[in-house]
Amino acid sequence: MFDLDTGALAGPASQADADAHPQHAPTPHRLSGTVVWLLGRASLRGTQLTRAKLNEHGVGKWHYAVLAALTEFGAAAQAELGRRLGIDRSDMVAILNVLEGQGFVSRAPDPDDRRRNSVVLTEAGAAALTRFDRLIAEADDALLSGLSPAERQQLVGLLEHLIFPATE
Amino acid sequence: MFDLDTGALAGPASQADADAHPQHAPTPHRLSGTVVWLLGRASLRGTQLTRAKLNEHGVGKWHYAVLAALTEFGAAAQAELGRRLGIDRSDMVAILNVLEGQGFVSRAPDPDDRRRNSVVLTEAGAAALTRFDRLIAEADDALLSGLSPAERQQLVGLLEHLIFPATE
DNA sequence: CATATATCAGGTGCACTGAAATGA
DNA sequence: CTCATTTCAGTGAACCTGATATAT
Repeated sequence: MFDLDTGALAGPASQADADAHPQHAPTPHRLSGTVVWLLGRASLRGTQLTRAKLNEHGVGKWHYAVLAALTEFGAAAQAELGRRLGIDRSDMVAILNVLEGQGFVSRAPDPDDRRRNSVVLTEAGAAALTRFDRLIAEADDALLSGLSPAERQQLVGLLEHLIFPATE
Repeated sequence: MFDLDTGALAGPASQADADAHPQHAPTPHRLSGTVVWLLGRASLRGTQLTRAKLNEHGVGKWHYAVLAALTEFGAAAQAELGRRLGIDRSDMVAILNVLEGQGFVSRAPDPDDRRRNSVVLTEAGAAALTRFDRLIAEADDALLSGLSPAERQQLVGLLEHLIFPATE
């Protein structure tokens, strides 16, 4: 039947000789062989690195994403921002509250459609984005430290292909 | 919703037909150019696919991971399982409560070290794992549907290299 | 004494849902 | 009335920390 290993590591109660950490047990092949698990591990590492950097500046990854979208595509309504970045309408409210509180964006009702809030990047927001860009690049670099430049490029291409299937 | 997908596949219909800037910009380059963001998107898609399948059977990804570890490496204490899988000791309790409630594992104090719970896979657990294996494979396949077999292999290799820097 | 294990009690970020109020 | 936008209230899985009781 299923073996009751009584310890799996060593035999009878001899753990006191912790002199050499036997490198952590390997990962089950059922996990390490699937892309979903590998992506989850890699993504977790990435978010940890990114969060560690951004948290010191009082923002998270979504705040960075919003600033980036506003810089690259100009002012937009909240719903439009959410659609573009994949942020839920409900979370967008809280994200913009923080950004507005820090003076990085301003919300003003759109005169053409007063349901909408036109979210505009401020000068302070643009300056902050410039600072954050470096942090993100550092996190990305730390995450990819084990890969050669060619491998990094390969990885980016594969992930883009995976996320945007139809785009050439 | 379409939070996870391209974000602009069908669009909200006639809303944006009168836009002054026809150039549609799916994702800010600051995001799509970084690996951390790409990994986050891909991982989210993967977890959604996986969760959708596993939820119908009343389990999550961690429950699957525990069953996989028990099958491949035999019975183990909770702390050992957590170390191997990257699950926090605190979450492991809740995960095993579910698995034990479903009869997939059993917890019994280790006679050699009575601090430990020896977690053992039951026959029902082994049978469940066999079912879950197919679901995970399906989710993985759906996630990778846009990649060729060669590209999939490439991606797996790169991710393994990224997660386990010192490949032994 | 110190260490390890299992458990409980939280906190946080994030994905997500439902419903309300407002306006097109 | 129908639909879109913003906001609020709340759920749930994951990640994480601290503290406690028990055993080594």
